[in-house]
Amino acid sequence: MPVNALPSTASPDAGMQARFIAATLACLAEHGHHGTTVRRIAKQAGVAPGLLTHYFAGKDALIAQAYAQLADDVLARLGSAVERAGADPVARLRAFISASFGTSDMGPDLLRVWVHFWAMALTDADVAAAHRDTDATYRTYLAGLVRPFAADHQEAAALAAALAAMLDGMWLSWGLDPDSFDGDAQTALALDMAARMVNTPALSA
Amino acid sequence: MPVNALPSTASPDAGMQARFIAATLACLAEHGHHGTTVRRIAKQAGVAPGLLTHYFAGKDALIAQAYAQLADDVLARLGSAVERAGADPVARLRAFISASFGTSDMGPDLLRVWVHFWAMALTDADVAAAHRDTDATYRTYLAGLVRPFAADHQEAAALAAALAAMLDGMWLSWGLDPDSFDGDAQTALALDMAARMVNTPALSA
DNA sequence: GCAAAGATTGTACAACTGTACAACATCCTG
DNA sequence: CAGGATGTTGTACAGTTGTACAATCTTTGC
Repeated sequence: MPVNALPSTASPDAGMQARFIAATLACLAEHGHHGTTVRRIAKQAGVAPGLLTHYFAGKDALIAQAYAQLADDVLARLGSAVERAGADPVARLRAFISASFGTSDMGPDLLRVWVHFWAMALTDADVAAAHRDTDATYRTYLAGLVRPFAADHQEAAALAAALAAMLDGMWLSWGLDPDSFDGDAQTALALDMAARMVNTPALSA
Repeated sequence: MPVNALPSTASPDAGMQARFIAATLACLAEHGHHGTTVRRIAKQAGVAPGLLTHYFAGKDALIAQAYAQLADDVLARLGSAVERAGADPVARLRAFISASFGTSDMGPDLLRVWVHFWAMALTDADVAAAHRDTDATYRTYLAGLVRPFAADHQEAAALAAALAAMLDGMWLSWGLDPDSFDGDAQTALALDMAARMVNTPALSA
């Protein structure tokens, strides 16, 4: 995954950029795209509004960068969960699915932001590009995970598409209705359905 | 797309209200929530901006009403497809899934609007309420369709949740990336996966 | 044919948007 | 400690937003 680390170790701007990005994500989670204004982001970051253009080309660029970073974070989190699971294909796929609902950082706040990014990807070219990258990486990775359960690459891709759709849909309902959502139950359901999809009952055991 | 059916039986306002709603959906599909302004809606409807407040309490009310109507339309379309399929549970579930991707009105435009409504449901209370209603109806209906394939009501609800998630996720990827989306292939995939979920191979045949 | 009622227009208004920029603060170098 | 560079502030600016409303046009009942 291409990291956006620009210069060497870290430019002096990195700290403030991270603060802006964190503030942007917080605003998106609480107020949505419509309510995420330059002034609100700056206030959330504890900083003057004019500072934004000193660190980013503009508001849209900041948002696109925030999406890229969030996507990188999520993918990295899922990937490391899989790696911790070892080499067994069943354990790896199970880890991927569990991590989609289990990790503490993967809460309703994050999911809400994710929904807004989906919507923004429909109209903002930069966000759309970032989304396409993320989505391709996500599906390719998931296709690799299900490859041991598929007859060929084509079936693996189809399984990955269906699994990704189900997980996205569950994320969506989590973000839209956080209260009536039980993470453990949803994980169990996802594992059970995935077990049926890849025809491997052991997955949900 | 819906006709701008004139007065006829309904209240005299109904015609103009429908025109506003159609214009709103068109704007949302093309420009997203951010780009859907009162002036743009009015222009799309071929009408002066000030007329909006004469037919709706305000822009937000119009959007919420547009969502409610679109949701009704979609649910009705799915329902009638199921009814046309007869009494066989397999045929009924297959009709529901096929109609989710097949009908001509169920294209990328509609799906894009749907994504924006999902995002709006996160911050706008009226849209959120409309979404909760729609979602509950949708899931209840789907649970009824899968009931013949489940051991009890609880399993039916779980199956419905998983199926709804998968279909939502496929809608999402359709809306976000319409070009790399083959409706027939996606229908076949959805049927195949649903067949595995409900353990009824005949569904995808 | 003519008021009265309603539909529709165009515009005015205050509030807010993203960005640019001069002023101020802070820090680092020599 | 001087002096330049850079981080940071607050505000000004032009443009856009949703809504309110007087002015026009259109229909309707008698």
